[in-house]
Amino acid sequence: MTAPTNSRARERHARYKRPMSRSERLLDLVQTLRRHRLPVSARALASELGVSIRTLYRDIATLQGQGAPIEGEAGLGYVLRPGFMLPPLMFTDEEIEAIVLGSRWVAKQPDNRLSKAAADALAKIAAVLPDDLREDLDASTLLVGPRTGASEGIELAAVRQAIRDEQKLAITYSDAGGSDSERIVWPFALGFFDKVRVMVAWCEMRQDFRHFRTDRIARLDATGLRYPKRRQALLKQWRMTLEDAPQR
Amino acid sequence: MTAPTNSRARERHARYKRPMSRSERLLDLVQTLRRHRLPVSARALASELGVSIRTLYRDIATLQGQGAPIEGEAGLGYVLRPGFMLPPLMFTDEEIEAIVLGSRWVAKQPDNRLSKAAADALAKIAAVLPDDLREDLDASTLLVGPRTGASEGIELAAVRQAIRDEQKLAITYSDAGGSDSERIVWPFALGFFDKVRVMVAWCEMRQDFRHFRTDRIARLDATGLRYPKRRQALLKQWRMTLEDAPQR
DNA sequence: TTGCTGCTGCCAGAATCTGACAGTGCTTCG
DNA sequence: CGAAGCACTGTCAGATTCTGGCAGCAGCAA
Repeated sequence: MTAPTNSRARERHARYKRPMSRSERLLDLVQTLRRHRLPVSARALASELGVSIRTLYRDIATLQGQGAPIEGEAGLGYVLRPGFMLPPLMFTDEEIEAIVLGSRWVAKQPDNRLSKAAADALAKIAAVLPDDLREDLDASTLLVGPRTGASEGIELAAVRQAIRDEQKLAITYSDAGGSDSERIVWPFALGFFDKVRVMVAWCEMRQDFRHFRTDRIARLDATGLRYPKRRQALLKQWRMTLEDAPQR
Repeated sequence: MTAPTNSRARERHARYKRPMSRSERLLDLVQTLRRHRLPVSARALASELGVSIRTLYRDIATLQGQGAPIEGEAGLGYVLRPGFMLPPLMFTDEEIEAIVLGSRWVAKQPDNRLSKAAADALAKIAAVLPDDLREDLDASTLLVGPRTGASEGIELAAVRQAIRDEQKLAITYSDAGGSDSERIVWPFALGFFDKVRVMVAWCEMRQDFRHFRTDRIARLDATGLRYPKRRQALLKQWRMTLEDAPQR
């Protein structure tokens, strides 16, 4: 039992080279494509995965057949439209319920792009659920209250994009007192509260962290300029200040 | 191009018999196990999938290796602990963000079982995300507000279970006026609002639909009795009543 | 044009999967 | 207790699939 007579089995057990199964390799391919943002040639991908070019073409075809948004152009290479592949995953019934309920909540948020994304994700999940479970979820035994709170004057998607890209934003903000101000801010987080959404950012004017209710942002323009700190560093720093002083 | 010279390819294209690939079959196996709630013998599963018993044992071993909670007992058969397997799935960045944000919201809800499930689901997803994306999400650029509203005196899990099983509940309820009453209700939905959770049910006492704020349910007992209507029928009927009269 | 690349068909050898048989140990039932 | 049913493992030959190399076509860029 402990000494397999089959030499191939022994090698695999010892993780000799890497007889990486096909399905593993397919996931690896997607990851590899994710890393390179610019087009990559089939030759490069093949050598990175340790397979022949011919096999790589077959793998790409398989992935495309499974719905992966991979695009190939002659003379350039392959690009993966932003996105990513979830491998087979086990969830309990309650975990599925939690994900569905959460996605429904997001779908009711006033952030149009994000709520559409939530609806799309739900549809994708529903499409692969066994019939009985899908019926349960379609029947909506877990409900989310209606949208609440003020609607936005701006597109939250632009804020999320700026956060992802670590770019400065120029905003016109009306504070609680009703007076307007124009500022350059470094956004790094977006908070979803019961009634309002709050953009958390470093404010160049005040030289400090500030919270901006998104429904009070009158105008918002992307500057295209990257701010000089890492988003995560800002977040960490901001959290420190929260612990020192009582919030708000 | 339209006429494959390979006879095997032609058969598959025409969905001739079913040369079902291994990975397809594995997903089928999980689904099949889901359908049977009681233990099923390997022989039965094998014939249902059209493979030999030996192959079925190998498939089971593979699934277990991938984390599927399949349990086999000698003399009985195989059972799948409630749960289910999500096949490989493509999501866009925004869809992943939506799912994560939604799960975070659920994780902050006062329903302990459900919030734990949400946290577990998040952990499972995070475990398979490529490093860069996981960092982004760990860094939490999308935040949810703290738990709000009254905490429950009861376990919401019991309500969800009763809804799933279509079973009557015996409750002690304190209405807005402060007077207590004992009722038998047929719960069929659970609403998550900003500050409160509401159980929607048919009330045997009033012979009508009633909403019960969960923080006002003082006691809750499972009766073990199934109520005589389908959950989905009740839900549909309830929605009709909402459309006729202005809500609340 | 030349050069680079995506993409497809073909084929033989390698790797894997499959089915059948044999055998072990556990559990339940009579 | 014995018998039967079942989960589980090892082995091995044959079927199936995967893989790599070769050839060839098509689109794009310099």
